[in-house]
Amino acid sequence: MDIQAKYYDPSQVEDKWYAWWLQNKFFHSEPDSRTPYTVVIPPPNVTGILHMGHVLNNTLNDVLVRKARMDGKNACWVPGTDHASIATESKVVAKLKAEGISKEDLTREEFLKHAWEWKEKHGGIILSQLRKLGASCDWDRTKFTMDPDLSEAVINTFVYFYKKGYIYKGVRMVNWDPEGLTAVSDEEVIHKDTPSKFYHMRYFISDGNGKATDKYIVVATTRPETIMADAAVCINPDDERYHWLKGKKVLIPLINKEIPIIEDSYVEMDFGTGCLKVTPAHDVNDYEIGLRHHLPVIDIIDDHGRLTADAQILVGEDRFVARKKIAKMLEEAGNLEKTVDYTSPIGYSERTNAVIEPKLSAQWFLKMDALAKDALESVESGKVKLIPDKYRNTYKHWMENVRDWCISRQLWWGQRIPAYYLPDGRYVVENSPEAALEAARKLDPSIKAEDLRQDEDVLDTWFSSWLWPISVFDTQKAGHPEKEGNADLKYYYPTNDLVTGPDILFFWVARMIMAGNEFMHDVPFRNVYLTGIVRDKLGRKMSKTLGNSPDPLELIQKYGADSVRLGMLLCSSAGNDILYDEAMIEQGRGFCGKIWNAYRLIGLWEAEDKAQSAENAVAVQWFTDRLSQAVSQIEDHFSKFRISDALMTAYKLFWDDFCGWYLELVKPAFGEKMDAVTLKATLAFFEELLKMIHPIMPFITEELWQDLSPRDGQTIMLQPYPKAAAFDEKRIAAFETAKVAIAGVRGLRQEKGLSPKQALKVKLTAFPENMVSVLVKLANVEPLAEISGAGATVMAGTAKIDILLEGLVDNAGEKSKIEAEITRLEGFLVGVRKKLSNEKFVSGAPQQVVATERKKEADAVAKIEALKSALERL
RNA sequence: GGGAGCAUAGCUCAGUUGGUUCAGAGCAUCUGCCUUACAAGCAGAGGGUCACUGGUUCGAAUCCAGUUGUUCCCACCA
Repeated sequence: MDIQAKYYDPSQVEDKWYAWWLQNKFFHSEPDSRTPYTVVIPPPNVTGILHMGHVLNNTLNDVLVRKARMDGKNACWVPGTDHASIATESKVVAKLKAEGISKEDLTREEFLKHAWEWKEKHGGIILSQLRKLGASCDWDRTKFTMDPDLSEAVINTFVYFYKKGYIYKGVRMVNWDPEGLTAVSDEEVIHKDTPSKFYHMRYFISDGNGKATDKYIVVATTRPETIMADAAVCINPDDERYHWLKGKKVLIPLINKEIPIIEDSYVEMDFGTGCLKVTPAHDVNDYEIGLRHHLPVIDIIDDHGRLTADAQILVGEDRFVARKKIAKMLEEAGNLEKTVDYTSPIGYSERTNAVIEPKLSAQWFLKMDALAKDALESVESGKVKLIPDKYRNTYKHWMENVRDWCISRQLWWGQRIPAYYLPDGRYVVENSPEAALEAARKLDPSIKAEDLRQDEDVLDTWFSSWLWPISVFDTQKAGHPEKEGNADLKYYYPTNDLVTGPDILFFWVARMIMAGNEFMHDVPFRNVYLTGIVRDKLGRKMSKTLGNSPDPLELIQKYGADSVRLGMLLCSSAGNDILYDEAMIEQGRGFCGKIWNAYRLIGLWEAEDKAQSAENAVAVQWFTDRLSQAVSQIEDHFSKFRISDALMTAYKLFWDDFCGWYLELVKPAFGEKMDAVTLKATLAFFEELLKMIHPIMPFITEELWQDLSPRDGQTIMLQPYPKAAAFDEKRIAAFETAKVAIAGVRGLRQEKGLSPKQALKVKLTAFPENMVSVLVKLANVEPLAEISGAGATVMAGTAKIDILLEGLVDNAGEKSKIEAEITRLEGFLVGVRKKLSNEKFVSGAPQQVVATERKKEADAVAKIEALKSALERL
């Protein structure tokens, strides 16, 4: 034990041990005869940087993995990154723009070259940041969703589902992101209530020849810039106010285009004016109405959200600029009746935060109904457990109402859709140009390779990440359910636990279950631990714009990774949002300091050849029991994914019981030495505690464990986790009582004004004989005359002790309390006896439970008697 | 609009078939202590009508109904 430093300095410790762990490949896993414990990382965006959400996720993941590793499992945590098509592409576009290069000026190949350069430059950052946090990933297995072989798996999957008839191409109203210039899925649209205006516009009735009459109707809209694309004005057929309109036509303001009045029960009579302008090209519902009434589709907004020539006016203006301008024009033309403030839910792109524009376009879709049905069954049957299980409801709801998945994206960064078009517009879907050519020749033998044109679009990122738990082990399996799978896949799949945020339950978790069912005929993981979302201490989401998102690397720099990990776990009970507070990390630092100092204290002790004192024997015995008790509690917490409870159990064991009581008890008096038996036991305790804490705080525990004795190249991370032995709860309980008694004595001494007469008498018969001397030592008092052995009494300061030990207070004022207690106990007896007279309970419940009930009954009877006799005495 | 969840100390949360681990923990607060590992410490203390109202029960933080507040999910009413 050579540690000299007075304070723990993580910067001297963390990088050193992480490098050593890496060098010795302690994180690496290969299939062997042990039970595997497998986890795949939720792959962070390849160009992302570490934020607090990652810290939380990966800390939890690492705790689970390290715990499993110490439990003797073959732990394998596969790291990697996600290509994140929209996010990455928009970053690359922005970077090129800053350099004066426009994406439009580049060919696909040129752009991809830039994108790959970007990836090579930034792709490793987030993974290196995870190493700072102590993540014990098997870095040799690092994967990227656009690795050539993983991409191949994606293409195979597309071809597989296409040939199965699940993938089809269709024209649909999609959510268009005018900034990202791509369609996004329904799930990637965030609806936010946004203040806007309701424009009440006059549409004049046509005289039948395209001229306005003096009659008009009022149509309300939030999007006046789309009136040029109106195809009709719609009323509810039951709306008597507007029956006179039937069969008439109205003129679109400003452009005076004649459009019909139609009737559809979709229109709500009491919303707005009861008149709805139908704009099939720019609204999902209007599109549906248009289909029913065979209305023309007039598209006046281009991919960038600007008005097109078809709008006739304001051509080239951005839609929001056009809105303002057109409102003014309407007003000048006398068509604007009024505007009212209105809050409406507007869809925003999750990636770019641009307002989503509903837009008609040709996209690829994957049929979801059959896949969703199986995926629902996997969770309903418990094959996949969601933790906490409140998410089962939302999961079920989503699975039962799922719509087909739009899997095409109008981007370049991603796996290109393997559809190859013939010149006549027909297409074939194959996993390579060669196979496509062959297939195309079956349609048209004259086709040459250069005649085929591959689809320009790429696949949704989730269409690759849903294969993640399969493709990180075997890239040939996805798309080929008939293949056997390689040794890795057979050994590691299904993975055990998945730790991720609830925000991607549907994006990712549900879809992985689908892919697992389809290709592996088994779910991809057994447990899904859904963390909360990290918020600041005021409950706001972490965001760049609010500036409330701390940089985890700075925190690690300032406090050390162990402290950051502990702090994160301290404020994270499962399923609840995490209200991050730097004070929690300070608490982590405090705990590091406590461990460090406890170690320093023990390091000062020297042994000499002498007999172990009775007090020390009691202390060692007690802490042995206490340690086992805590380990069994921790195991229970881990089995229920109550990580912060497990942590708190270890925290209190170390701080309160070990440092606060045990060390104080055995600490030799100044200038004295310790007996060898106690010192040996103390060192053993300390080592067990280090191992217990290691999964949570890997660095400081390794540092101290290495210093504790020569380790010969061993690491704490591969030591067996402490095991619970049988322990005596009675001894623990007696000690707890002793703690209270001591507190009482201390309190007595502190409050000097308290006279002995006022103090209550406490009998110590409940204690083993040598416990009395323990009490005296800990209370740091001279025995108050009467203390001399079992059965002796000590003056103590609180009534609480008395009640604990005697069950009674010798005090007339307590009479009514006692009576109330008797009444309560009698009621309790009724309940217990009712339970015990129930055949089903007695024969059905475990014997142990029944026995407990009987004991409760007997105890209650005895207690009632005691209380009654006490009452008589009063 | 539809669905789900939540409401316990100043804050964040435990509380596992209704009772005997029932009112708890950590942090924060207050009061004493520089006691020879740690003042980043130690010893104490205060603090809650378990959201509200009814109901079931011998007994309710716990079960039921309603009310209020709040969060999330789904749908978008232009």
